[in-house]
Amino acid sequence: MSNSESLQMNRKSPVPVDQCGAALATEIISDRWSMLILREAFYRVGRFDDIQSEIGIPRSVLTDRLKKLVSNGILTREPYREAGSRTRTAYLLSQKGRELGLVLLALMQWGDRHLRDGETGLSVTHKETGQALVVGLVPASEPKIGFDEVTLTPTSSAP
Amino acid sequence: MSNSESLQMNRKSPVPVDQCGAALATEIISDRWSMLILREAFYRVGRFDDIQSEIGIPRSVLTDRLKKLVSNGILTREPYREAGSRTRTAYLLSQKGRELGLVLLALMQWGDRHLRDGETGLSVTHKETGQALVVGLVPASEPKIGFDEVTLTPTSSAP
DNA sequence: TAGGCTAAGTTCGAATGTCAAACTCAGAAT
DNA sequence: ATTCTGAGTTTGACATTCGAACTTAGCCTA
Repeated sequence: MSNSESLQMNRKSPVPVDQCGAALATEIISDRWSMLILREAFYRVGRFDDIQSEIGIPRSVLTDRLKKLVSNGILTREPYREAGSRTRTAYLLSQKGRELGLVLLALMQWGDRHLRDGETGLSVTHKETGQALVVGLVPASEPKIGFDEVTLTPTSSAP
Repeated sequence: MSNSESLQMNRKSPVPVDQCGAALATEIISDRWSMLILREAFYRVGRFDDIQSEIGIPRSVLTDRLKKLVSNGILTREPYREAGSRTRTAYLLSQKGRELGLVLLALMQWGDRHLRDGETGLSVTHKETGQALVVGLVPASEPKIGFDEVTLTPTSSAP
């Protein structure tokens, strides 16, 4: 059934590994947990115990990953206080971290399509126009739609 | 300097981890090596020894990751023969694998911006219009630009 | 002011995974 | 018949991950 579709092979890539942003990025965020921690951060789940129990990461590993993400400027560690309760620690996305949103969304889009049989868990809507949005290739000249111009709506079952 | 920008915290995410495509996807591709292997696959570097020496992965680990990627339908393992030489084995992207291209590009875009001081290693051009393309949010209603409508050009130094 | 409760980590030994280097093995090429 | 090559295996040292229990500081309440 499958015959040789793609005959031409290359012996090396045109862009050396150490000059590729993707390759450098994997060193920071491509382990079993970092992306999941960032997922929580995007949803503003920023407390140690909450992150830990949602994704099921060992506490010692979470400590380590948070340190790594903070030291890479992706998260910040900040004290915060809710109305009339004690001061706590929160891990928040920095601007640099926020810009990983596209990666996370692209991953979600792929995962929903190929691993969940097309079921989307979250829909992204343009506030201004009400249009549904997806991650795709866009002319660099067009105005970028930022995450602050967008509404996220969980699609299916309750939290 | 940094005061509490974002006061409202959530105790849990609106989309449970096991219903999130991104979370499922990380189980397959979020280890130190899989994304790098896919990077090679996108550049059609498909031979065992070539992948191994480009990214520096231990051979035993490469064996394991290739099996995993094949069993998840992201790569296919196929015999191929170049003009007048012996039959070899090549690892090629499946359609499912090809659709990870957006994730890889989004990661590259982020990495180039934040880890390489804005130096881009690769530029993406729309064949039809000649326009430079980036990964971004697009209305779902607009026609998608596929990877077959696009030219990839290494930006800087030779392979 | 003592005692409890939380949140945010540490510590620890066992299980698992990664590493580099050397080895295997089948099919061409000499 | 021997060498070469591509695609893996094997191995034993080293590193990371796991989960369960422990620590520590600050508040809260009595």
